[in-house]
Amino acid sequence: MSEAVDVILRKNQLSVTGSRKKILELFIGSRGDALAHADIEKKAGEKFDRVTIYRTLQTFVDKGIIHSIPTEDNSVRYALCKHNCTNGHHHDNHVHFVCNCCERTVCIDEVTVPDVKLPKEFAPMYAQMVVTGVCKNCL
Amino acid sequence: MSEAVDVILRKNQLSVTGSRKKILELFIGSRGDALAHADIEKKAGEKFDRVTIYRTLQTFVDKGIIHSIPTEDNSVRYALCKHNCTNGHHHDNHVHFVCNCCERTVCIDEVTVPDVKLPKEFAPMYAQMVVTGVCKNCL
DNA sequence: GTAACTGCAAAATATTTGCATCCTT
DNA sequence: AAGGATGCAAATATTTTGCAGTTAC
Repeated sequence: MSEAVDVILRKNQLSVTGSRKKILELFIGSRGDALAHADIEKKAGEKFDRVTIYRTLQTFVDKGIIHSIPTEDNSVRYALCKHNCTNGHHHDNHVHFVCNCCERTVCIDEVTVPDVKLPKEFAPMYAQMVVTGVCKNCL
Repeated sequence: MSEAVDVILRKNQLSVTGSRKKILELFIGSRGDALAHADIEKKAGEKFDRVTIYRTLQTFVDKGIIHSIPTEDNSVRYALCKHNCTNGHHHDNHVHFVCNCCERTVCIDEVTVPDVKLPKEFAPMYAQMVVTGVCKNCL
């Protein structure tokens, strides 16, 4: 698995470094759960500089490895892109779910964002959907 | 119109003060365009303390007068609730549009968020949709 | 060896809190 | 008059930038 991480990084023309491997592993290990900057700092075990985490996250977003999730409370969270988005073009069109109770944020890969028709003064490129509710763990 | 503002405030059990009237007027005047904290500071004409703006916005959100808009870049923007949401319960189910070019964020009242079916481990309460694209002004 | 990445310090930005004063009711 | 709202100062949190040292290729 640690090798898979190397492959992903190289596939994206990124040099393989300790922080990138570790952070990417955290995303893979979180299985669809979105991670905030603070989660990464915590789970990485106090290893990396805050700045490195910021920069790594930005690099991953630019490369299309992870995407940020729009939430109403404007907490900044990221999750893995499933369909290898390339170079800043994200095509993840799955729905996100935010649990009102435990604040967990998950990608729901099985559900795609439905199409909507907009008034013609708006030329849509892509749509995102966030469903808020309560997850099984909190019921 | 300035009277309408008074009415809205009183209807929400808020005392009618200068900053609240002015900020509410800005939202009404923006006609669906979302406003960020900085927009308000600017448009209000340097009149109010930053802190007052933060507090006023929070109060309006709590009362259901405005709602925040979830965006991918996590910019914090607010827009008027149309269907008088009450006491922290927002029912705005319209789609939001974000222009990739001018960064304008608008509520599209004509279009409602479609329903989606989620796996049963998620109990949905409400859904939000943000469409990104280019608006007429930028084409 | 070179270009890219990291860590540290510090700057810039954003948000929150406490408290004294002022305004609305 | 009383409670709530505001402004100011300051604390806290978040993100960005510059630069020197280190690492990947």
